Amino acid sequence: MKLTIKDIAKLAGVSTATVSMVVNNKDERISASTREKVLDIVDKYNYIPNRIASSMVTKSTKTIGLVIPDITNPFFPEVARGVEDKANIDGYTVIFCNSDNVLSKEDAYIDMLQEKMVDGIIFTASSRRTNISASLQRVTVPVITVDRVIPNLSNQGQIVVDNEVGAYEAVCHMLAKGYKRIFHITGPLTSKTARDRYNGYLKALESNNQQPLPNHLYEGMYTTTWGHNAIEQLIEDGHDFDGVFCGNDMIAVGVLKGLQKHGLSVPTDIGVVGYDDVNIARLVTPELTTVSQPKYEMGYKAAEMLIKMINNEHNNQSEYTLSTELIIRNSTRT
Amino acid sequence: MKLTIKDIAKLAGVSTATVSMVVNNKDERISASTREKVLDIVDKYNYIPNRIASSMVTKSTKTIGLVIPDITNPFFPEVARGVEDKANIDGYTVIFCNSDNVLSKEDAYIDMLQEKMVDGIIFTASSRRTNISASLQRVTVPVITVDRVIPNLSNQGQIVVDNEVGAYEAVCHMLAKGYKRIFHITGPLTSKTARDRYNGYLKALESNNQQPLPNHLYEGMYTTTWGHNAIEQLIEDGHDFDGVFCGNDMIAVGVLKGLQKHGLSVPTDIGVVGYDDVNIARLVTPELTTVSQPKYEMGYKAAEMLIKMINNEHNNQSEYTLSTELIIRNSTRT
DNA sequence: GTGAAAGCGCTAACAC
DNA sequence: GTGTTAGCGCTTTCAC
Repeated sequence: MKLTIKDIAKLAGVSTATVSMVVNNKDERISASTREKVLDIVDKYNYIPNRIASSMVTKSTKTIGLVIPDITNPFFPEVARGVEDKANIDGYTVIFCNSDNVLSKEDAYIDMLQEKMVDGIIFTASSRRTNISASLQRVTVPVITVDRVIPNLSNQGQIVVDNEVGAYEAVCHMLAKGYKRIFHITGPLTSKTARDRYNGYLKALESNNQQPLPNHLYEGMYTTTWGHNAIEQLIEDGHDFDGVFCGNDMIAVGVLKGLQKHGLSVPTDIGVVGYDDVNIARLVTPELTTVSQPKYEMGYKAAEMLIKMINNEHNNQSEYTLSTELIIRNSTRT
Repeated sequence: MKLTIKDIAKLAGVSTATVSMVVNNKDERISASTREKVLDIVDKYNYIPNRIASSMVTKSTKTIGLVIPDITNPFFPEVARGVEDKANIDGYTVIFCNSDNVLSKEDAYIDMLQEKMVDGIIFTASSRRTNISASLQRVTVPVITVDRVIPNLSNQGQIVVDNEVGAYEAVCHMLAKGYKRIFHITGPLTSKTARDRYNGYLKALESNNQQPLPNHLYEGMYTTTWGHNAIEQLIEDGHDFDGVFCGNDMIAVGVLKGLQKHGLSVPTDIGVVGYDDVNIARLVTPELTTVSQPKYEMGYKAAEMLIKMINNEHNNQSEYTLSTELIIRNSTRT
């Protein structure tokens, strides 16, 4: 039998207001003796306040929604962890949703979160989301988009990372190490992220006075399988190459495996660079040179920014840019 | 300005009871015309029902809590995904919490979840949790423990996997492939999981008429670093060995790296087997032979079982055992 | 078929 | 310093 604030009030011989105040530490005006009395009863009877009921009146659930494509994608656990850590510090709880990059699922989750009266939402939208949807339109709470911007969405903060610079530095490094014919294998160029990386690649070539090779671009998916297929195709196509800059680490791992299979040695014959610095990057052989994204920080900052917006402490900086770091390991020459 | 059921009722010229009924599809008794009228208004004004308010009266939040050690540990994303998928199918939402295996954090989360009136909890407890805590004692909703049992907790369902058999099969396979001097590098033996695997290892030796080697056990942590250190120590200790059965894949990857560094070839000289079949297992070189745990299924089943308990449809089977599968790849001889 | 009204457990004015 | 009370938005019984 669950006790309510009324029961506790009766048992302690005080009013519900008093109980409420001591339970919520708003008890400056409560005498020490009654506070103690109440606390005793609370303890003794294992009273658990019903936050749903308080939410009703305070209009705050201390809950935020996190919508990501797929927690199973090694990029997201760290982001999620960053979100949860910051949320937890500030007394928020996080509801997590996997959208699989499916727009209808995203919308359904957004609606659900609104119904559950979350105080705010952190959202990594599908790259296919080219405009605001009805569900998004209904959103009245603040939204932070991570790594993906939603056009025309108001009340939106953004966490972005400078992918162009990240890619630029990576390719410059390859060039500096003597790789001369570098191809780019990437995921779908529908996302700004992917395009930024591609641009960085192009700029690096340019500033090193290199023409992009004909057919230098292999566009596919962000998977190991695609990386593997792409490199086989590249070899089959008879291209003369000595370097591959990959759109992410999963692709790079596939490339590594493909190269290995064909007896091409990395980094001696071919240089390979990934993107993200997912845990796997350090575990494959050779260890992968890659562009590290501050995944945990992205999540943490997103939560921080969101909570500020929730509390209307939001400074007018609605965009926060994090930078990448080139991690040099053994898939490029020393 | 957020609309309430009252506003909609007024706009549609009906009572709140009517609106409630049509919004919740409890509208058998409502005439088609009023239903339509209401639905029109709902649509037109983007009415979003406040589930917090309904929770107050229905005493069900359609929310479950998921407490795991760390989503960043590659074992858990799949479990979490399984939970979320099943929850979503049944209209539940999941709050996720990372406890880092710290008892006090676990307890704090358990309390928080209770305050938020979750309908049930899925919990992978720290292996150090040797008894029920005050927080756990306060729990009145059903709890499913995954891979870890909590002593003396009532209202508990359990998802377990048969680790002894998994380990047994793995070690038998190694023996069958001609590895004769197999060591065991594991995480902390405080968890039943770890002990079961160790027992499986022992039984495999026994049923193949092998005495366990002296000092065959290296107990440490479930990390790549520990795997690496352990194998170096093993080598340093001057042991003559040709096989290593590891407590999990992370350890195995560390072992692989250490062996590589010392110029020992896998699988020719040394056979290595991991446990879990985490995504990394397929990506390292050589690809890791390992015991696959049905991670996604564990989460899915946990959610399924929990939801049944919530709905009192729980059949009396409070324990569900899943089995493992030996995945033979290239870190053992063919 | 539909409406009136009680009440879920709590907080926050306001009164004393 | 503490109590009284209105009301948060909804569901559900019971009348009509």
